[in-house]
Amino acid sequence: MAEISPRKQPRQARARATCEAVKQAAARILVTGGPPALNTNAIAETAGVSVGTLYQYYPSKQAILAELVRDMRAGMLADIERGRAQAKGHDLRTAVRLMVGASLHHHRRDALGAEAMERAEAELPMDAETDALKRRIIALVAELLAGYGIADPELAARDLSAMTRGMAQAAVAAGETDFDALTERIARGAIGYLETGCN
Amino acid sequence: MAEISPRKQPRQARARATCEAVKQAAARILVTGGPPALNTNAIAETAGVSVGTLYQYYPSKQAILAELVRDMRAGMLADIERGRAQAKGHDLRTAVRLMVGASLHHHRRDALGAEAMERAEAELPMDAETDALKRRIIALVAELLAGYGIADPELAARDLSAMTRGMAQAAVAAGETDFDALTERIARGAIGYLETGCN
Amino acid sequence: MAEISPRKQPRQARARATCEAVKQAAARILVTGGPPALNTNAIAETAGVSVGTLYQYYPSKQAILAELVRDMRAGMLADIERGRAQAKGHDLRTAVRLMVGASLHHHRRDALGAEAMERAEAELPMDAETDALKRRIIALVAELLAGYGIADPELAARDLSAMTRGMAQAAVAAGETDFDALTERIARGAIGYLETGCN
Amino acid sequence: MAEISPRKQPRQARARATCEAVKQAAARILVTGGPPALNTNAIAETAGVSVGTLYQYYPSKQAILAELVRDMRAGMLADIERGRAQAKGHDLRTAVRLMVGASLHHHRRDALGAEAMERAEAELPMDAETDALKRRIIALVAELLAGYGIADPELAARDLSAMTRGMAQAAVAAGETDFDALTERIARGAIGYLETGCN
DNA sequence: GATGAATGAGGATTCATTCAT
DNA sequence: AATGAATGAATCCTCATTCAT
Repeated sequence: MAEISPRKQPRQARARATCEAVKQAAARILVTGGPPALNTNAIAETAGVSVGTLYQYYPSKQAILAELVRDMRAGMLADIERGRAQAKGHDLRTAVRLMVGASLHHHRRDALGAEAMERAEAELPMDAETDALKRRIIALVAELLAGYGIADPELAARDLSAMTRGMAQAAVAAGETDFDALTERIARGAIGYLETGCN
Repeated sequence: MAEISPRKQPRQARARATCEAVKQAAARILVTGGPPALNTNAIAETAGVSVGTLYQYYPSKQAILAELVRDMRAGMLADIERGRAQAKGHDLRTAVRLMVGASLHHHRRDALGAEAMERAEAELPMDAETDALKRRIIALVAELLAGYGIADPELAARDLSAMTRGMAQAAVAAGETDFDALTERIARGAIGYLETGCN
Repeated sequence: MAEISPRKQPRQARARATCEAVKQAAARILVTGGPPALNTNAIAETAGVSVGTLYQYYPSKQAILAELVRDMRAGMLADIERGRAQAKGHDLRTAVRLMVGASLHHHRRDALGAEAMERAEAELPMDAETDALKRRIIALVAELLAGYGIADPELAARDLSAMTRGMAQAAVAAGETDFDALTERIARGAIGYLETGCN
Repeated sequence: MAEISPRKQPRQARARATCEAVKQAAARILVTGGPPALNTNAIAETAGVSVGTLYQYYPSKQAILAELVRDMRAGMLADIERGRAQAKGHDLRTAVRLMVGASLHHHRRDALGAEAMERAEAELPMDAETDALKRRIIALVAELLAGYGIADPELAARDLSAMTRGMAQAAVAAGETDFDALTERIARGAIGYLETGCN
């Protein structure tokens, strides 16, 4: 069983920089070469440090990946929270559009990175903290939906998240870059899902 | 560069049986242990043949996986074709329901296997034949949608496929087994996507 | 936790030869370079095989060492059994001399190897089978001693074994090669231990 | 070739304390985890200093171990010297008992530590000073034996030391804690060895 | 003097693939 | 055709040691 939590907290500034460099390097490799290209030597070299240094901060290769994914989920939670704050007071359709837009926030910054990360997540053994983040994200969406009288808001939140993820993934794979258009299409599906449900 | 097409066509019955056993074995390992557990020794052992024999029929590990994915896509194409035949003459909403149901046909048979396969596909280098199958599937759906006057039917077909895949994946991961209910929810999203688009 | 039991049984003659070569190589390295020199690459090279081959038969480095030690203990048990058969019917002093001689049998064949092996044993996690062999050896000696009316024969057997081992080790370390003389000296200690105990 | 003698003489009290802490830490790790657990990071951490500091006082890991062993041998020499002073004037049997008791003095303080140390010694390259201590110990015993007219007192001294060490080791391994009883048993063997030798 | 970040050679192990039988 | 023994490059990870701060 590979240890997954970080090994030691970087105390000095140099150490923190190293940590960051390692994560950046891993992320870059993941995007360019996919999971099979992600090996510790490559990470270390890309990060400009030695393997030994890498292992000072992460107890295993998986731990690096786990932290990367955790960061991604934490960012996503923040995006979703901002989205919900914006959505407050608007009608359902607008709220949905804003939430979908928020969900794609990290795609706007780095579409390939976002996709690589989400795919990597599937290969990882469950990490408690990441799992909590994911549940919190779904819960936030569910709360919002409940406020509009949606039935079974938990299930709806999961379905809409999955819908968003699936469509975003395909769009990125197809090379789309117009995220406003994509947001609009996803929102149509989402709204249809929610309103047809009320009939 | 690993060779990906099968090494030789099995002519005799025994050979065909071996081929099948190898694929079945690979599929089973993929489901139970995920990609990291899929190695040639394990496949050979599970299939009840020797590694040498395995390499008589497949030039590389990737070739086995590639054929597995090709089979899955071919099956899906057949499902979609049947779905379209059924859908002929029905209104859009019914047609969509039937097509979504058809898309989930392989999930009904073996949900975990279907998911494992789709995930494995992402890790594989593009295979021309598989790619053609995927395009054919999208084209079939697009044709159907065009018949209902949907704008940009290609894009819509891709979006709906992605939506279906995303929601199915999440549902399977969550342990859902009621595929009728799932079909209904996906169809709601799909119909919303298509009809809202007409406004 | 490293697996310690051998991985697979060699079926073909070639395989058995490989197995043997690996053990021989490990033994030789242990004698010449001690535990720190014993690494899998060195073993494979010395054995004239590749590392991969080595791992076909032994699941870990420890497993090789464990089997080496097991072999040594099994040989020792055989020596002791032969010694006891010889000792039957003789008086205590003669019996002790014969048993000490039997205990040093493997030293006569390969003194350095015997010592290296015994030292290696201490670094190994307990192996059930080896442990059973050791217990059987002590039990045999205890039985013999019991036949001469020795009090607490179990404890005496352990003490005499330890005495023998200690003195043999020091003698080998000092470069002694006259095992008859050594046998005689150990026997004096052993007899003294046993007879003084009767006073 | 690793340097083995200490790097610099600690002049100040704090320095001496650090040195001591390092040695204590190494000893503790050796007892609890054995040689494989003994690494410089662990030593430093256990000692409550940084690796850098450790290397201020010892030029290598081996040097720490070497000093530990040297200390142990020096302590043993002192024990033996005290034993000989006590033994003066007594008859052989009593003298032997006293000497065996003296040899086990460090076992009484810390049986596991004593054993760990003696085992570690075997893995170390010869250290001149330690070797001199060992020779001095043997010489002291030999002198004593010579005073009782024992033939080849050097050899006898070595044999008795080895016998003592062997039996003590086995007893500690078996979990014995009654060192008076152990002393008595070893003395029986030793006396038997010496007196039978006179016949 | 002390710290702890960084180094990188070294070692255990895996696994896709080949080939003699 | 089938077998399974053999190969060795590739990979993860450790740890003694150095050195900038």
